[in-house]
Amino acid sequence: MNKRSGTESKQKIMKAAMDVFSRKGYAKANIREIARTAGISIGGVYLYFKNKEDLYRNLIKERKISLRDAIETTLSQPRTAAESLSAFIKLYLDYAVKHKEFIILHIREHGFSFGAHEKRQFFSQQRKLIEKIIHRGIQSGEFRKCNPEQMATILMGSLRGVVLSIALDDAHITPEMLSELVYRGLLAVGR
Amino acid sequence: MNKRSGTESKQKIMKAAMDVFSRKGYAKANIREIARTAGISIGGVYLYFKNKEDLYRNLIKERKISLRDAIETTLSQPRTAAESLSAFIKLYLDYAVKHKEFIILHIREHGFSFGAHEKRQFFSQQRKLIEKIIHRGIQSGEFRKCNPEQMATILMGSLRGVVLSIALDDAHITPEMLSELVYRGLLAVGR
Amino acid sequence: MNKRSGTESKQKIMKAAMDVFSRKGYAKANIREIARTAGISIGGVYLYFKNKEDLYRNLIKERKISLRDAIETTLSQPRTAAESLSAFIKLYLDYAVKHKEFIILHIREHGFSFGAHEKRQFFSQQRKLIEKIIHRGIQSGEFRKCNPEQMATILMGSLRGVVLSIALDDAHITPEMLSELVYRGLLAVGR
Amino acid sequence: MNKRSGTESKQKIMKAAMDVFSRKGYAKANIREIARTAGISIGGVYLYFKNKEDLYRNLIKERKISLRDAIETTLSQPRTAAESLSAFIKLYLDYAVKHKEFIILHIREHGFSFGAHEKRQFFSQQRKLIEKIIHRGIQSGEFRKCNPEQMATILMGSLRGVVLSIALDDAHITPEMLSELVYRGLLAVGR
DNA sequence: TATGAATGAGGGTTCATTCAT
DNA sequence: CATGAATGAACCCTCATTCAT
Repeated sequence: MNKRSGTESKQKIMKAAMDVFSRKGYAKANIREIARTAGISIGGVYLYFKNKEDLYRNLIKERKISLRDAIETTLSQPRTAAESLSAFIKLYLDYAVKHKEFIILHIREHGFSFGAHEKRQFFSQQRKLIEKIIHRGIQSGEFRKCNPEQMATILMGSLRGVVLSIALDDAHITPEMLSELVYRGLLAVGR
Repeated sequence: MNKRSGTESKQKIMKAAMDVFSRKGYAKANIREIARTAGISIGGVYLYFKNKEDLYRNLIKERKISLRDAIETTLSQPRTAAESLSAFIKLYLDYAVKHKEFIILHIREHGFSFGAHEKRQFFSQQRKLIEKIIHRGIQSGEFRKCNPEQMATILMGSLRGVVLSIALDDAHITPEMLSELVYRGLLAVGR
Repeated sequence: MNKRSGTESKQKIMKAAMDVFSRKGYAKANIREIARTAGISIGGVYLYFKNKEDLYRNLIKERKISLRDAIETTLSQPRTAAESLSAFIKLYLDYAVKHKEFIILHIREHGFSFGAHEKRQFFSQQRKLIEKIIHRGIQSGEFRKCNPEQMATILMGSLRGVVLSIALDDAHITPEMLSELVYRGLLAVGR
Repeated sequence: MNKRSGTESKQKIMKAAMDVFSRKGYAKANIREIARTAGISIGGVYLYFKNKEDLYRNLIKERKISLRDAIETTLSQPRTAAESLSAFIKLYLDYAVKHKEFIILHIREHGFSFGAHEKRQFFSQQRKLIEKIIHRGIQSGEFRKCNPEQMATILMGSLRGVVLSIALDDAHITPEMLSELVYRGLLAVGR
């Protein structure tokens, strides 16, 4: 009946899918609800996506690309290591606030059933970026000597957890607070 | 057919359930596979658990209690704040290594479907424990001045993420490394 | 696959359900067989009925309404009490011949599981109609003096049993025969 | 543990079975509940009865025999036809009051699944007894001329229905009331 | 005799996917 | 492009029945 441009319908479906998937998780989400939420028929969904999994993968891929692009853009600008790391942290946390749904979904379904490999790769790439920053910071004398690989692993893990707290528990964590801890630690100075 | 002690069968089922639930998530896990993994008939599962949800809840409760007990025992011993925090971190990380499955499951299903409230409560309790430690550290002069509540939120989040990295990605993160970062931060001293 | 009008499918299901329910009773009837009998898939049944109970209730309700309507139409016409009673009896017996299945089902499941209240109400309403007729007959002098309530209870019970004999045992009982007994009794006149 | 005579256990099971079967119907009744009600283990039931169906059949047979015996005893005494019929009616109604459970069960499961033939036979035998009485009544001049077979069918049906009303709806119907109707009918005399 | 843990077939129900329109 | 009725595999769960003790 209604004439719509193909991409318009596709966008409505992806929006609805993100909503439903993140609320119910992949397994419990059902196509009927996604279609209803999108204001489209069940069959309509299958015009744009091969099947449920395909829809899910597309969702994840789209968001991941946008995050990756934002990070690359940010890190490509010349900065001190500390500035780069702060920018990285800020980007992650802002993203978490803005796209809670995606964070939740991504964690819930992390590497399960399908897409395991891609997801592991994604995190691995992010970690390497941090590793480079830390390495740079050590060489420039900004950061104290430490194992960059191990530290990057820890930082990436922490970041993931903080982001999760924001998305799941509405924790109020500012990038500045997190950076402060990461840079200075907890101990009183001069002890 | 085979006579087994009741608790033996129950333990086999819980072990199998933990395995399947953590691999597939609650929704995709199915009783048939749990039963098969446990080497027990389908009906056998229902001798010990009212239904799928009951089995799941029991799994979570058992492990949560054991973690909580371990934490309480550890923190009840008199220590400096830094020692307490280190012990807390060590406990969490050791637990993650030992019970990867549970960590995965707990995160995957965090606050979804049912048990949302309990799970939120669990994390909230843990955070409060950390808050107390930090508060104590500040008063004793061990830690620098900061907002204990905010810092506890960050630390709890980080811990959660690090634990997740261990469970999901087999990240090699030692408690010492994490404590080191948390205490001293990244920056070179004397800047 | 096959497109059919919605009502057509619904009718086929109800017909099949009546067949299976009356042959096996509610508990032993199974959806698979109903679907097969209706020439429809299992899932198809659930397009038109929420669940097994809903299908059953719909079946009962539909038939009960049609019987009640027929009775009300018949009794609304001005007649002597005897004529009314004969019409009532004829209606019941004709209905039994025509809808054996329903009679069987209604009796089998009378007041069991669910719908207990509605079923009791249904019979109670019918009994009250008879009571009124008898009362009218006594006042007009057609019927001898008796307790209309008790007599209605007996008549309603008898009717129920006769109808049952028709449905279950293919008993050949004409309305005229039954009316004759009810009016004149067994005893030889003038004794 | 407990030493019991075999027949004692068997009786307890049958009593419990009658209770559960009549409350839930054959299909929904379950052995576990019967065993629990009887205060016996599940396995215990299978010591005395081959299976669920066997237990049910035994139940029915036992009661049917006791009713048949009572009827035969009653009718073997020399009486007028009217007296015989009254006695028959009284026996049926008294039995209904005393064994509501059985009546309900017998009707609910009348001739379904298994035992169809035996049940039909049972009713057929009863009907023939009534037929004989009516025949005798006509020959002796007590009853007016009518077709004994048809009349017996009607009477048997009515009796069944009245009994049902007593068992299902707690209808208060005395044998006298019913006999009165059967003998004299509804019509005012001398019309 | 008696027990009750164990079995597994079978039933109700859901939902991803297809396809005639 | 769009629809939604129809399909059927697969899920959770029950319960009659068995058998080692």
